[in-house]
Formats: sequence, structure tokens, C-alpha cells
Amino acid sequence: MPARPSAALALAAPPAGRSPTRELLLAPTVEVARSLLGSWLLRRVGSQLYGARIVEVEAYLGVEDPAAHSFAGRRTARVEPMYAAGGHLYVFLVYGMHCCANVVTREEGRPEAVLLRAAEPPRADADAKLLSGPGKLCRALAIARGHSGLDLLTDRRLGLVLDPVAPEAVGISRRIGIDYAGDAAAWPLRFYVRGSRALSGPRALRE
DNA sequence: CACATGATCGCCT
DNA sequence: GGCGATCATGTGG
Repeated sequence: MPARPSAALALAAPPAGRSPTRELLLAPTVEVARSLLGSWLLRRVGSQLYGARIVEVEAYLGVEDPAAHSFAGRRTARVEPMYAAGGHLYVFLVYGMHCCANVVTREEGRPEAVLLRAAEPPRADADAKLLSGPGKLCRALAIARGHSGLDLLTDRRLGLVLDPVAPEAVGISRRIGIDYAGDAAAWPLRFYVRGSRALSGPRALRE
């Protein structure tokens, strides 16, 4: 696991745009998911700033969502950050080797989150597929389990800057990789920026 | 391009 | 003990 983010993600200066408010991140999870499309995920290591623009996310609706780690109120040390207030980060390990990062939503005690599935590098000449998948996104930005539970609104290492996309540019589909969750796998909770070259998943889910 | 498979280990039952 | 909110690589069309 790389200690530093990919050099291709280095930023000379912070991107334009405003930081999200706590209120925005306490909103219904689907609303937050759409708000995060286009947003910059910023990563700071030492004095160097890195970042990428989020183009694909999935909503996980907590205790009533069979695909969510917090389904039926499950509350363990791993999932605990999902119970924090909106704006915190939840990172977990899947398949023994990849991390996935989520932005927690809703008020404290209500464990919902938005999975960050793909992002675009800041420059057009970079590999568009560098962060095309939740595991690749974490690897490219050097996000690890040790970051789980941090507050994106106050932490120096990770943060967000809003840069909304037009509603008509947003595509919607079923979620990926959760077929074990039965009917919930078909719920339209994946949101993506149409036409982005950084999208993950099969072609049929990119429109 | 579509599909199949192996890697690898923390987490929960 | 079983199984993932995945990825890279391999095969075949």
C-alpha cells in the first residue's frame, strides 16, 4: 500500500469552490450523494496537496438497507464511524486487500453513508482510469483504514470542496458488487457523471 | 469487449 | 469457518 498519493494527483493550489457545511452532509443520503458528484476530494500529506473530482458514488441507506454494513442496526468497532454525524469518513477493507471510502450522512446515530466509487485526476493528460473503482480511488489517494472516523470538515489530511454538476448530467443505476443483498441490489442508488472516462463497472451501467 | 478466476485477510457468526 | 460495497489478468469472440 502506497504511503503517498499518486504524483499525478498533485495540486498546485486548492480548487475553486466552497467547503460543504455540516448541514449539507446531514441531509438525506441520496441528496448528499448527488451533491458529492463533481466535488473535489482533497488529500494533504505534509505540505503537498492532492485531489481528484468525484464522478461516481453509491448511497447506502443504513438499518433498512440489506447491502449496508449497518443493516438492522449492526454496530461493531468497524462500522462505528457510520454512526457518527454526517461529514465523517468511514473506511473499510474488502476482499482482504482493498479499502473503500465513504462519506457518512445524516445525524449522529443514524448510520447511512455514500460510497466513493470513482474520481477523475485533476489534469487531462493523466490516466483517466487511475481512480476508476472504490479500491483504486483509495490506493491512488493513499486512503487507509487508519483514516476511518475522521471528520472531513475539520481534518487536515482529507476534505471536500463542492463543485456541483448539472442535474441533467447525472446518470442513475443499480449498485455494483452487492448481489448478495437480494432485491436491494436493484435499488437505483448509484449516481454518476455521464460521459466521464473515469467511471467503473460494466459498460451497460455507464449509459 | 464479455466473462471467469485467483489473490488475501479482517470481520462476524 | 466462510465470505466479502474489488482488481488484475487471462481466455475467447
